[in-house]
Amino acid sequence: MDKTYQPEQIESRWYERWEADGRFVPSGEGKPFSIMIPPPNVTGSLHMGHAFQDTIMDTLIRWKRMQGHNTLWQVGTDHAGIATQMLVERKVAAEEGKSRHDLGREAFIDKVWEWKHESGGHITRQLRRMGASVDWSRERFTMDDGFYKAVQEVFVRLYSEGLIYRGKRLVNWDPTLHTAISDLEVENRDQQGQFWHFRYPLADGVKTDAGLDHLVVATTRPETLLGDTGVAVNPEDPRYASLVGKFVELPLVGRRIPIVADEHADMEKGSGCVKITPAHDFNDYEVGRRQNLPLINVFTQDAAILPRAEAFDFQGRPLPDIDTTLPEAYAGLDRFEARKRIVADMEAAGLLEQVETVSNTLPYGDRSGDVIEPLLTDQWFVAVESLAKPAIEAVENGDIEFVPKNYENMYFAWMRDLQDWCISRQLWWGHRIPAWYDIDGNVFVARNEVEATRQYLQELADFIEHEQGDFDTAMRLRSFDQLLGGTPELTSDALTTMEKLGVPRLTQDDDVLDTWFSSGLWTFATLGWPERGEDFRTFHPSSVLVTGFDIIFFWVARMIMLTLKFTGEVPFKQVYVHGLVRDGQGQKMSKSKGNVLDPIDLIDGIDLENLVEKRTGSLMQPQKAKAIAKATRDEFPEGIEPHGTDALRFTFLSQATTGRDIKFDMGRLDGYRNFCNKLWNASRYVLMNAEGQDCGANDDEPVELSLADRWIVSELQRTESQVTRAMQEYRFDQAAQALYDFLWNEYCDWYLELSKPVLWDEQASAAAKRGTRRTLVRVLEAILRLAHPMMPFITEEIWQRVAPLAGTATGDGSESIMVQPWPQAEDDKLDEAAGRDIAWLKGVIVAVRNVRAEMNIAPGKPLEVLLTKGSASDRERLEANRPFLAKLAKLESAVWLDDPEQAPLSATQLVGDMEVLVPMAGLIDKEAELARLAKEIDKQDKLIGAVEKKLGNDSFVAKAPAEVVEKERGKLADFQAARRVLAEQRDKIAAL
RNA sequence: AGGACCAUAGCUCAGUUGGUUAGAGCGCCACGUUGACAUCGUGGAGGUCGGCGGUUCGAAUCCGCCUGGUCCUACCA
Repeated sequence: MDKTYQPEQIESRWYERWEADGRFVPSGEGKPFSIMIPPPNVTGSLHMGHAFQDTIMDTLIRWKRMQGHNTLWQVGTDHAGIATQMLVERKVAAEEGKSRHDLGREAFIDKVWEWKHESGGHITRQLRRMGASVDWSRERFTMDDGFYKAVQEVFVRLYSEGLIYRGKRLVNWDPTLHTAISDLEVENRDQQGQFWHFRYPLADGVKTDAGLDHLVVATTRPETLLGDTGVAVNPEDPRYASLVGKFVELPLVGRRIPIVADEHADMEKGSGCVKITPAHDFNDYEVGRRQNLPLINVFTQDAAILPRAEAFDFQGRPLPDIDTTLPEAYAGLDRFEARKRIVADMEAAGLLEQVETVSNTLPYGDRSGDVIEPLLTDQWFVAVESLAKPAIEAVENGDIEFVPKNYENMYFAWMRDLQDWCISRQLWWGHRIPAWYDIDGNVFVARNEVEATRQYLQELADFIEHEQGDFDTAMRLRSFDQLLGGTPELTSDALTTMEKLGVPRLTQDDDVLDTWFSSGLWTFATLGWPERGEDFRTFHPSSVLVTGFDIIFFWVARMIMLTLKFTGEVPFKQVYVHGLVRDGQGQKMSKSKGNVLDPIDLIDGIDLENLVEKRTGSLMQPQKAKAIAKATRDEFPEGIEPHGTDALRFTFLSQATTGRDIKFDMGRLDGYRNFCNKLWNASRYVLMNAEGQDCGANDDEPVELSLADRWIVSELQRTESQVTRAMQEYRFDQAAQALYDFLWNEYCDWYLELSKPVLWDEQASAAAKRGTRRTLVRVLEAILRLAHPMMPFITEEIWQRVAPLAGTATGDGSESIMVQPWPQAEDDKLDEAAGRDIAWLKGVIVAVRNVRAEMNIAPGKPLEVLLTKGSASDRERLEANRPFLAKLAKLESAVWLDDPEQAPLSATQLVGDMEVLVPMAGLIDKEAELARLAKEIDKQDKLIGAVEKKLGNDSFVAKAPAEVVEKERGKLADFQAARRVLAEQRDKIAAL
């Protein structure tokens, strides 16, 4: 083995080997355990959040696999409608100078597929770097054939049950992307805005009670004035009671609009009058519905002013009687331009009463960054109420459990106030809505065009027969209908016949489905649904979903609703919610802030110039580049060193406290890289001392186990239970901590050192050496298995060499640590007596080291120590451990002093009641020792003071449990004894 | 406005049902390289557990209020 741990040389080699050996495929044996990966966007590249999440999932999967479960980690990617479409659009524009409209829908979709085949594998390749043991043979895509089938099925069934409907509704419209987006895709940002107070003249000579001829309304959106269809006042408002039912004349437009009484109007705010624009504001939409006002849309899809407005009722029917003329001057103006013009015109007309500056919140599209416009459009919706109910119950009754639990409240709060889900998107890339229209706009929802056409023919035949009495034509249509079917697409013969019959072909809806509609089917569509094959029966419901809290609404909630509806099962039994990975300062990582860390750079390292280039390369705001470059140079003056995947994974795990955001700490990453190095070197030591030696692998030779051997084996059992319990509770930080502590602070710091006197002692028996070698090897082998789910690569690399020595593998490379049994603690190997003996030994060694350090005695200088006040067991322990003391404390001798009075001047340390004396002659600085003793005495005094205070409190003695009081008394005695010894010593030295 | 979460060493974080001499890693100080590891070893310094009040024999831990921070939801016509 190399002297230094070099992860790059082992990691990809092992991954390829595992994959080639089919290690990631479900074993088909044991209890099923399955995790469905949250499918990353096919356009994506691995960021810290993925790396964190994938580490957690892989650790769970590897752990369960070692426990003998039939594990499936389902992998795949999401087609990510808007993101992918935008990316390919930009690419086509850059390479061919064409827009998607130049190409046309079909050609553009072909381009997207082409892109997907060429570049869509980026993120999955990166997943391999993380060591993710996903089953690549089942990789899925949310637009593959199976998904296509599942999506059609779900849509058609929801539609036939009336749970999907189409309607003209106000939606969040993105004027840049020309599509509706869901509430969740809207980001609200605080802004400074203006608040214009306008006068609306009363019509028909009516006056207010105060004698005015106008009402005052205030708005932040003057341009929507053109679409006002009413002015509301509060029904309780005495100032305007007489005006309800009267009209105002809408300025600039001249339309008469009614004054209505509605509780939406707040008497306290402004004048108490509010303009109502049902087609351009969500609140006004509700007011309009209550008050039966018309909807008047004044915007195009670009959010520019229409030359002529459009009027509808709430069923979406056009209202031809309403005068929809708009002032010509505004036609075609962008909304913000129109705003300026309208304010200017209102001012010119003397109708602008005042302008206030206010802070308000504006909705922005999270993809386009454009201001979202509430716009009246035809959209498809899922009626969620009936789906939400069982989804809430599943969490209430514990079928689905959130970890940590408090996320359930967030879930409930959202689910209980759910709006219908707008599922149509005006995009090209995605699952096209399976709905077809005839020339009259009648809709036919079906799994494919043939099915839709058959529905249409049926209806048409019925109509012709019953309404027109034309039996012959009806018959011909019906018999033609019989000929269809079998194929999902209309054959050319069928098309010809239709033409002959004078039946026009149906046209399919142009819209596609929201991405989350298909990813909502992820847990079961990946398992072959609508068929319920063996995979489905084995792996559904999945065991646990690992996801970020930010996606609970987008995805988790919708998965629960759709999965319950269509499979009758929950999608997963547990949801492990993790936090966000932030930078070292707690800032969200974002490209625009220039604080992004790429997990691959942490693994492979990156030099400073490349890192700066990466962070400043393609900024939206290039003026930030300088500051970002400086911050980067300050934080990483040497760039980033390679750390390896295992160290990165261990860092994530050690910071993975449930549900909490993590501030990524480079210091810890370095520390865990060192931890890997420690494991590496400890293994080198073991191999150097065991390879080619007799290490009792076959159990056929007698072994003699030393105290240290029995102790480390006992500690191993404790560590095994700790790690297992922590994993069960998703406390990866605790699992990592327990492992780290055991390996470094016990196995390396003490056990390896304790093994040296045995292995290097010529006198030691073969059985003793064999016992120590066997223990060295077997404990290490168990550590490797225990660590493998967290650090897969280094553990495999070392295990291949160690396991043959431990007798658990042949060493011919055909085996893998991946499928070795998870270490099980065995109670009969716990040895508390050995623990106490080792604690004593450590105490003596530390005591001597302490004196050396405090007294400036060279670490290598052999010492003669004296021991007094020892009990019989102290004497036994000394005899049993002389070689260890000699080696670890560098003692030349340790001699019992029968009469403490005879003690020469010494530096004294206490180990229990026993005193360890390091004679001062020629060694010790008197003043230094006095200072040290003073410090020690002071410390004891404080402890004594605290305990005395407690025991002096009568109610403590009276009310606290007897054992607690006893414990305090014991402490007091110990502290006092220690103080006495120290004080005696001080006096002795002082008297010198 | 409502709600959630957080506040422990210079930094990043642990601290299970109240009883600990409040811990870890990094950083810091001192000493140390012949036999696994300087990506190391040994020893050490460093904390009124955000503030105030309450419950209790006893509070980092439970309750209330306050301050500061993060986030979510709603509203701002």
